Amino acid sequence: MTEFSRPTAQASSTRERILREASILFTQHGYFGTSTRDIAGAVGIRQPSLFHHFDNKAAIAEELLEYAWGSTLTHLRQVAALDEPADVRLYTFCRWAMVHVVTSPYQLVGLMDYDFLNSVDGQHWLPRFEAITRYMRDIITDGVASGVFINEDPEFIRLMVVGSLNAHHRIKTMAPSETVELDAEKGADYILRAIMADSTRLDSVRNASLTPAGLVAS
Amino acid sequence: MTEFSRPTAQASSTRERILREASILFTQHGYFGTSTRDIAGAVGIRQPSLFHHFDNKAAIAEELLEYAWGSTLTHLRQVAALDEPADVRLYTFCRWAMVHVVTSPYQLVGLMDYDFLNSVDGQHWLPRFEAITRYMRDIITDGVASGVFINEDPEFIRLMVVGSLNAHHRIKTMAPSETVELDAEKGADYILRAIMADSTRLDSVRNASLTPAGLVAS
DNA sequence: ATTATCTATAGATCTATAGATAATGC
DNA sequence: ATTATCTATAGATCTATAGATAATGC
Repeated sequence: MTEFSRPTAQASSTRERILREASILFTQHGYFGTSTRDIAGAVGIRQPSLFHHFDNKAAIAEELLEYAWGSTLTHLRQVAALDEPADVRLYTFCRWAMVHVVTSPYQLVGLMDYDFLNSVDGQHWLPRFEAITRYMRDIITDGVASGVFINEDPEFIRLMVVGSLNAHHRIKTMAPSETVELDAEKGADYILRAIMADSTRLDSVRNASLTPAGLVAS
Repeated sequence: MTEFSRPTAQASSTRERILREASILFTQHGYFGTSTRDIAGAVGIRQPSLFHHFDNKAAIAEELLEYAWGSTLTHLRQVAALDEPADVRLYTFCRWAMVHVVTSPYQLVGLMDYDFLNSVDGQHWLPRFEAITRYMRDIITDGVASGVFINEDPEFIRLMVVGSLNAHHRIKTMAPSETVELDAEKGADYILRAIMADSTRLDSVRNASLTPAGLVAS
């Protein structure tokens, strides 16, 4: 059971409720489809009161991105360094990511859409996305070279994998379930079946991914 | 070689250029991240001149959706009725859809994000999306029941498949290639590998999908 | 005559600031 | 004293309309 602590001790401070409601609205209507008035309304305060807690609208999105991707980058860096085959490392990361986003107190999927990331407000986060991209590409390139993955362009594989992660993310945000770990396995199974050269290995990959040597519990 | 005719005979009318530039901007910045001034600027006219060609901003998006999904619904209805196993029907549809979106004169992927579809402007299109959803769910439910697909919740499978279609769509919009048919096959391969109970059947499914009996050339 | 553009602008809405007021903590 | 809220509003921007002007087609 992976456990995540909230960013602040006080679970229901106004600041915390702003982040939570904003994340829901961003998921439903996108960053630009959500006004600061909408967010304030959902929280139950007046629109200008938001600016006591955040400098501007972008700061809300940036804090949500930091929460979503800060720990993802940390985890991915560890997984990438494991002494395991590429399929085991990728499975380990995908399953962790699927659990992470679903157990988050925020709905993080709305900020993965390109409207925000391509905007001036979102540029700030691009370097860290590129770090995540690099780690994933290295694992996949290794998997293609060693023959455990299908013989396709690693960048194509990576983009399809990220798309599948996002799809799973959205599915479980829209219809949360009690079986988070099992759902994450099914999502990781989908991805690995799609890209493994020999999908009969899937069961052993899943098993090996359960106890990856050298992975620090965070 | 699938061929699509442009909606109008005059390829480069202002109206046509509006649709084209709007579709690009929607893909980059989303529907709400794109202003009518942005669209007009890309076309090279003044912002109010847009309204000579379209009643309002939503009408531009709706015409793009009509182009994207009108023919998709028509094609899917035909494929669903084929006397073929579920995996062959799904492969046939996925490959067609991947070719369709890429050979379109418009970048249709921006309107697949949820900001527009969840908005008041997008509601108008929901019934037709539900028709598409129903056809896909029927094929997948059949495939699970007949054992050609993995034994998972058909709705979960459908959502992952749609997510993978969208991912492929975005990949090929961002980095267009010359090998449209081959790219679509690789995308359909990814999806079918992910959900087939026995992926060694993939080659024969692909072959069977190439000449589906009873499919009217459109 | 009709079609397509333009300038000017109305009216709505959006983000953010200023400054007053109330509540909380020492 | 500090923190959190409020009202009021500035200033920017957004969609869409009105009406003039230019270009095109009979």
